[in-house]
Amino acid sequence: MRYDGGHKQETHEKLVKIAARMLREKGPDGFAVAELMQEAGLTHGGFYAHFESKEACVAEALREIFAQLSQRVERAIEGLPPRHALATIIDIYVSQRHRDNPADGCPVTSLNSDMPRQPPAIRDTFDKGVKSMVATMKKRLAAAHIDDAESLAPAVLSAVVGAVALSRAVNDKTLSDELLVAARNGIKARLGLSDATLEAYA
Amino acid sequence: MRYDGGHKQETHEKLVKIAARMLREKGPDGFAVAELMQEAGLTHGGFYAHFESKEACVAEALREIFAQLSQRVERAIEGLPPRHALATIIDIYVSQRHRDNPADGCPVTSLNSDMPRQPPAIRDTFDKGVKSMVATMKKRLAAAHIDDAESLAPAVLSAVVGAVALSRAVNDKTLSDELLVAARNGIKARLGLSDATLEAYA
DNA sequence: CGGATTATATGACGATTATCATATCAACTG
DNA sequence: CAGTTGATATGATAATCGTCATATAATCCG
Repeated sequence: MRYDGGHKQETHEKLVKIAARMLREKGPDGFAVAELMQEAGLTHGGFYAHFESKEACVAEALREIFAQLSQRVERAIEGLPPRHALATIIDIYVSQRHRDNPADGCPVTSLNSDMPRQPPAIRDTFDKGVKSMVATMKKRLAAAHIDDAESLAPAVLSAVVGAVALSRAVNDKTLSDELLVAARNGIKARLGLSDATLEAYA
Repeated sequence: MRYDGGHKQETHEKLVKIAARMLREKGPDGFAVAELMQEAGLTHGGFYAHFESKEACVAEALREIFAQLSQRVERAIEGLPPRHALATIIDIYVSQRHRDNPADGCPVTSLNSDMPRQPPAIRDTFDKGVKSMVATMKKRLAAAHIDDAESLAPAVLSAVVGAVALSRAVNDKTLSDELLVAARNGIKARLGLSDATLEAYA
């Protein structure tokens, strides 16, 4: 069937959107082409009209995810002074909401242990995302006048990722909450962003 | 073929050992029953004489891994004073050696993002391991006279896990090294275990 | 209005998977 | 030495997967 101009592009975008969710929910190997198409109301055959391969689809979805997340963070801290912006980012990232919604969360958290087994094209896309996150974290730390931004940025990133990843990995809700809260407080304390500290700058 | 008494048990242990390595290398869904058996020099059919299911095999391997790792850590810090013991644990965990050898490393690092998709039996086994790690970390922090051991233990665990997991996820060696070193220094600094600080207590 | 175009559907292929029924065959038992 | 037992092998099944060749049908063009 042939549809109006731009229909295919619309479908493509819808597919990428769905793939982006499924990718984070089920992992790169866990989500199936047929399932993606079905979720979009289509059948499996049409997939290869939109993507060269499953791998290409995953890579595109991953790029889309990183781009969207970066935008979402920007919007969330719009207008906030640097230290509050930083604290807000950490609060959002290391939160129960993020933990409980992997499908629209950070792929570094949801896919980290899958990456070593992925093909180079996917790994490279992932790398670009991580690099970008490290770079903006450096900027934010520097803007907040926190010393050693250069070496602190990767440390903070790995700490927030570890916190959410671990709190998701664990099945026991109490343990999960404990991990999350303790990690968040620890990270903010290290950066001098504890709630009390922050008030003084408000 | 029938072999000497105890032959089956020997085979079983060998299978668990191999499963333990493959589990961490390929993930719970990635490793195949047939591959495990072949690696042991057997054929796929005999698998169910040793395990009730693949799931049961994974759970047993996971238990074995946690037990062995805890022993290995104990041996590594044997005789060291508390603060040095703590520093040593962090140095071992957040190391290139650990990053580059997932097959005999910590499953919390190698399997964290796979766990949310696993069946309850496997998740519970994983939980027990994490709980045990948190508990011994609390003891070690307290022994080193570090304040807030209760809330710091989960924070430290998630930080070291995040550091190694992220440094593995990333394909770029330079970035990976940067993440690893920065995280390790950050964690030790937070605990007052920087090399310089440590010397003062030596 | 009719034929070309093209997005999607149907259906199939081969590979891989966990699982299990059954066969084999060596060692122990008598 | 014969027969039973038990550990492993063979082979099959059904399910799932990525991939692709081909069919269909709706829209656009002339």
